[in-house]
Amino acid sequence: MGRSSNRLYYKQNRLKQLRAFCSAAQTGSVSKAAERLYLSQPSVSLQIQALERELNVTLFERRGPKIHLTPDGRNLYELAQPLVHGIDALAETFAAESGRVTSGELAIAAGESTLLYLMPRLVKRFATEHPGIRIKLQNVTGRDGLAMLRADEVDLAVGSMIDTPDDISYHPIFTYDPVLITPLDHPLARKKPIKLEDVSPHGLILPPRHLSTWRVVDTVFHQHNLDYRVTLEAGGWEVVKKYVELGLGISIVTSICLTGAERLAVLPLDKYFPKRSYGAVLRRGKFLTPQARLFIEMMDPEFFNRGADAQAPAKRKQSGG
DNA sequence: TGAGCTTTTACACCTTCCTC
DNA sequence: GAGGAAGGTGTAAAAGCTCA
Repeated sequence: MGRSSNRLYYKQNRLKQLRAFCSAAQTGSVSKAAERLYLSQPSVSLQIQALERELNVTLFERRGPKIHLTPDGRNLYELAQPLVHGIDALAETFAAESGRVTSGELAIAAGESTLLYLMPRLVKRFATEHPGIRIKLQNVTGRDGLAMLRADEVDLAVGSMIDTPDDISYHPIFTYDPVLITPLDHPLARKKPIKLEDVSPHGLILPPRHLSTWRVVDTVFHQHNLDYRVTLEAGGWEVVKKYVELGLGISIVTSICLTGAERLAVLPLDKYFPKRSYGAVLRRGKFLTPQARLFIEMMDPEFFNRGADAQAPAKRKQSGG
């Protein structure tokens, strides 16, 4: 090989360049990227400049102390991030393929209800099967969970989604039935079958208006030309259940939140309200760490046989929580 | 105007290739 | 295989830029 020809050592060391670029894109700062990569700041800056020069594009818009991805930068990040993550996690991925993942970290974002009702048994099983893997649970709202997923701050999110953004893939795995809960001595407690018009006159206790539960209740009552009345707005299903027990109203909840220990009458409403699904929420194109793959496989052993981007995997579990 | 950040510059070290 | 040359990668220090 002649010296002036296409030497590939150092020059065009794409991996280092892409690692620096991805890290800067994620942190929004060359300095923070350097800190994260245990390099000096100029080193990272030069890697990014070399990448821009060799690709003949501007990847970051520099405005003083702030850097922002350009459209070209965003495109490259979508392509590069899974590659860099894949190579950096090669050893763990290889170990996973050989069934030897025994350490590492798994970061999961989930909403409060998911953390309270769905995750405990999953986390317990995962921790038992993989005691060396440290699990990090982030209690977040749906919006914050998506932001963390997009920023690669978590490996995956677990929860329920109604509207799925284009860059996100949602894979429902568990489904739960909608139910009416009333105090034990409520007039509706022994009424079977329950009809929507039976519910209409009674005051409802619902989660806050901006949450999906209220939206679904509103839609269903309107579809049946029925009125409904909310007497109490309460955040969190534990709170809702408590106030229903106290006789302050009735509520429409998803059976996931029922443990069987409540002093409540539970009546099916699946004739009127849609079932609620819970599952894995992933960022499209994101590299899945071996730990994340293990967790997803534990939730749904057939998940990867259907292809990771399958949009409608078969449901695993029906109602009851 | 200073803080906080990035870029530029100079230099040392390391890796690879070529020549002998 | 050893030594020299070329070039890539790293750091420290200085300069430059933007924003509050």
